[in-house]
Amino acid sequence: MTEEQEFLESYNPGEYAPVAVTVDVVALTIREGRLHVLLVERGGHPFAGWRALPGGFVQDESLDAAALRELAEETGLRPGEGVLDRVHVEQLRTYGNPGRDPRMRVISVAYLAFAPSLPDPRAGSDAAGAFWVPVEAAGELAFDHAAILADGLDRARSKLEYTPLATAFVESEFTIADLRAVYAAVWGEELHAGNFHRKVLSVPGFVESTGEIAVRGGERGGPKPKLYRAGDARLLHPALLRPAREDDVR
Amino acid sequence: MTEEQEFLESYNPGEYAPVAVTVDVVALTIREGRLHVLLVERGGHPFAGWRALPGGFVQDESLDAAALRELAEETGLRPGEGVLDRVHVEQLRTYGNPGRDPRMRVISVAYLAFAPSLPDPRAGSDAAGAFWVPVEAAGELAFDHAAILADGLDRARSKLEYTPLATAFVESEFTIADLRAVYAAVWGEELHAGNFHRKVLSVPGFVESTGEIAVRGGERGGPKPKLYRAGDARLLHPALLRPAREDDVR
DNA sequence: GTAGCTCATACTCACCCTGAGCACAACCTC
DNA sequence: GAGGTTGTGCTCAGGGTGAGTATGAGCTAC
Repeated sequence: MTEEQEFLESYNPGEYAPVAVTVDVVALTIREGRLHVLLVERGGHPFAGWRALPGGFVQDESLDAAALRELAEETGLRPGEGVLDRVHVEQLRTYGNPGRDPRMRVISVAYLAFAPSLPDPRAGSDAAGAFWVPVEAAGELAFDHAAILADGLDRARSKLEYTPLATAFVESEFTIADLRAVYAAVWGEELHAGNFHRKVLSVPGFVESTGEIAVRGGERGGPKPKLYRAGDARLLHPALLRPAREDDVR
Repeated sequence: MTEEQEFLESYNPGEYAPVAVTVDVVALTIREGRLHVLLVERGGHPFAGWRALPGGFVQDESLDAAALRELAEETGLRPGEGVLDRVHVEQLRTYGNPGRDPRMRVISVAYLAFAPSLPDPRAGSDAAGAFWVPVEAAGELAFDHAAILADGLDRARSKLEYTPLATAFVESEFTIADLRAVYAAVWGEELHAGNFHRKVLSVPGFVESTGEIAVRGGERGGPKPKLYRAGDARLLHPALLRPAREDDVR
């Protein structure tokens, strides 16, 4: 008897049922001012033809590495090309209700990824079936993926409040207005430009000036804005709290 | 070929390696004004004789149910006795680095539990090996359990800020001072009694008055305080922010 | 019983942050 | 060039916070 069998049977004699572990990724980006999520169309059963979050089996790698690998595969981006380095990836939550996959017990470790506007997945690649969809238009998803997406959106909305996460959605040099557009897209509400400006500059380590100025103003007018890059803070103190909503509380 | 084998091999042909899924529980309580964590002493290899977080295999049940079951087994408490109903349990994070268990690939879904002061695990039961330890005295733990505990403490500290979680650490009727003692124990710092009092009563839904008064004052004097029970808020607005610490930011 | 310390609760005051509105000049499109 | 748009800065009122003080009820020790 191998040490492994001994291990399993000593804990749970005779009852051991096989389990599969997967990662599913809620990849978010902002395109044309709207929050988008990366979805794939399922080929095989069950839920053939349904949309689903990209994901797959965990191989001999860390969970974080599995999430990054899946993201790279589905977007057609290659690690080391620079684009993926700017993607923020974090673990979201693990979903493992019996029956969430009709075939067998599947434990799915969900990840959340935030990226600056990424290109459309290349049609020729193995990422052919993936596409960006505005989050409001995600519709019904396979398995419990709609719940996972909802949890991911909640997490994203609240992490904007107390972390500099918004900088992960913009290019490496950005304007305060770019940052404000991220908050507006994720929170779904406009922010007061003057107050936002004051707040962002007053939080230590949120952004730092590059000293440069954009080559042109906004598409519909306005002065050439100053450029910033992400600062070194990992938490925002004091936080940038979103206005209280009634249904947040109870 | 079963549907299950087909499923596995279609995704990951020939590479499928067995995986075990466990839950580990960071159970916290407050005893004598200090934050304690529930630990067990391991019998078998590896890490025989080391302390570890209580945990075990996930059976045919939800992950949440597995965590509650493990907690009940290790504390010797029986579900339905009322005590366990007041325990707050939430998922913390999933740990799955290859090599974290030398025997095989083990994915551990960690849970965080908060309870009012619980009795010592009964010596005669199957919970014989479990005991409460002040968190500062946890010392080295088996596997990556020290990191899990640290993550759990971080989560607990920050959840006190924006949720009424502190009420899960006290009896169903409590005084403002009881609540303040929870914050002091978890955050490791004293709070200004007057300001805390004002703040707790001003946050809608945090606590509600029972109209009663405690039968006696504090152990060392002072008036008989009013009694409160938990309100119906699930989030604190505005939050009860802990004083900024330098090392929080970066 | 009483002295002396402890505590729950309340009040005050200065300060900071926020939301809201206004100002202005630079900038775009037409 | 006209007219609308926008980045940036300012002001002002209101609310929340940290720190201090006050008061009287309540405990333990003697």
